[in-house]
Amino acid sequence: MAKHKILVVDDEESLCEILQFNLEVEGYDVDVAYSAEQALEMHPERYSLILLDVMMGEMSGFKMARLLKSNSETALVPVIFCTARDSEDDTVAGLNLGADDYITKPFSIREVLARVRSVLRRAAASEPEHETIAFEGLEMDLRRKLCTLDGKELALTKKEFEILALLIAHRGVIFSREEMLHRIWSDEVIVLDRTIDVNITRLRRKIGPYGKHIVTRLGYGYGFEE
Amino acid sequence: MAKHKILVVDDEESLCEILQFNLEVEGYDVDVAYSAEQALEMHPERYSLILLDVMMGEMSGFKMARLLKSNSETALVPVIFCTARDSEDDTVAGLNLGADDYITKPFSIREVLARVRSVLRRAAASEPEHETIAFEGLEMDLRRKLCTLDGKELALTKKEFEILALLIAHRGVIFSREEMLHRIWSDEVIVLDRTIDVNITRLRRKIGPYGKHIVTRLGYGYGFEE
DNA sequence: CGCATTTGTTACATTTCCGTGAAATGTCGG
DNA sequence: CCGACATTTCACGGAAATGTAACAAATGCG
Repeated sequence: MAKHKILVVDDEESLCEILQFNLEVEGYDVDVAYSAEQALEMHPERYSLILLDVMMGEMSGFKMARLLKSNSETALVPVIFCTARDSEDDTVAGLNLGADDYITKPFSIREVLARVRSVLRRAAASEPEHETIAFEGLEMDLRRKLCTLDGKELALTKKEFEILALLIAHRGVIFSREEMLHRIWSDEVIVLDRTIDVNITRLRRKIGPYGKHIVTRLGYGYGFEE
Repeated sequence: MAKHKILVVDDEESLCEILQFNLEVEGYDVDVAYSAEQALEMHPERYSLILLDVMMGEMSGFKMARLLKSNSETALVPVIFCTARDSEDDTVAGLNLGADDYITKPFSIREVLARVRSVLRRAAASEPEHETIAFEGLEMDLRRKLCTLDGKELALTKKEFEILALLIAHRGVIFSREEMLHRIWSDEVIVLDRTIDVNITRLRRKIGPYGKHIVTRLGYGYGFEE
């Protein structure tokens, strides 16, 4: 399974560092935002979980959560609130907004890690997870990590599989190289965007007759067209 | 018969100690969790019985029971509620969630032990349960922890048995090493993921002709394919 | 304790992946 | 048809993933 990506949103820089360090030790891929505004620009829909401070500068965590939950792209991203207040009101208001859990400051790191694990597991369990996606005779079983062409098994590598899954799942959408790097390669790894071209070439060759459905939009990127 | 494993979930540490001590004296294998969250991380599906306090910190016992009952892996684990409240309403709500019994605080140890024995007896009687899983000539008796190949008994170690059971029960699904560590090794134990490779190798050798059904998906993990 | 068994670690061989540079080819506006 | 730029394709080799044996540590048992 790919690393879970977690977004930590808190205006206390030192606290962010502690959280980031510990979560990364646990094997998560962690980004940090110091305000709700900043967080909203960081593609929150790409994260598996958002750790959100309730008390922040301009925009409160609650307001941000409301925004997230009102947008279909981000509505399903689990949110854990961190809060110094513990009045019944806040808690209830937060949970009603779809917070999946909340932690009251001051909290121990172990506590946070436990909550994170628990929420991620719950989220994973409730995800029916499209078992398969397909386009005509080209079928991908995401749980088996298996791709078949007219019933015949194709030997796709991990990168090829992920690229194809991305393109077919979002057929019609053109992905820039930058976007694809962001989604399929982890952010730490630095690779040239030429790399994608090469992988696309290999992929096209392997899926044979369907290769022509992977289209190139000159200057933009790649997509899958019917 | 192997010792019954009981999970005690209560935030009162001293009470936990008393329960644990007495249950262990009775011959049970007892683990303790001080919160619902913690309990959920302790592989509740591995226990024969869960003793659950209704009134706890973040997540109430009721909420936890609902989670347990909604997950197919844990739905059949008997739950006994311990509660200080004794209004008719709570009791009914709890029992509807699938609680197999409930005890009102303050309670005597003798009373608890009696309920535990009774629930375990009832559970054992009505436990036809998935006793065996099989793939062609490869059969696994989950209760006896016995694996046979074309009728001949195989000497699998515990880890090998658990891995094989996981893979065959979910044949087709590819499990990442991370996932397997989580499911088969407890979270506290820190083990390299290479350990899994070695166990897979040993397993493949032992199940002989069926070894080739354990497939490796490079970069993803292992699975059992027909 | 001493032995047998299980289980985790390490090291190394082998396989497979996949990023890179460079050359070939394609595209597009003029 | 040219030139500038973008994409395709190829071949190479380092990096990463896996298989396996041998060793070490932990565990269980009489």
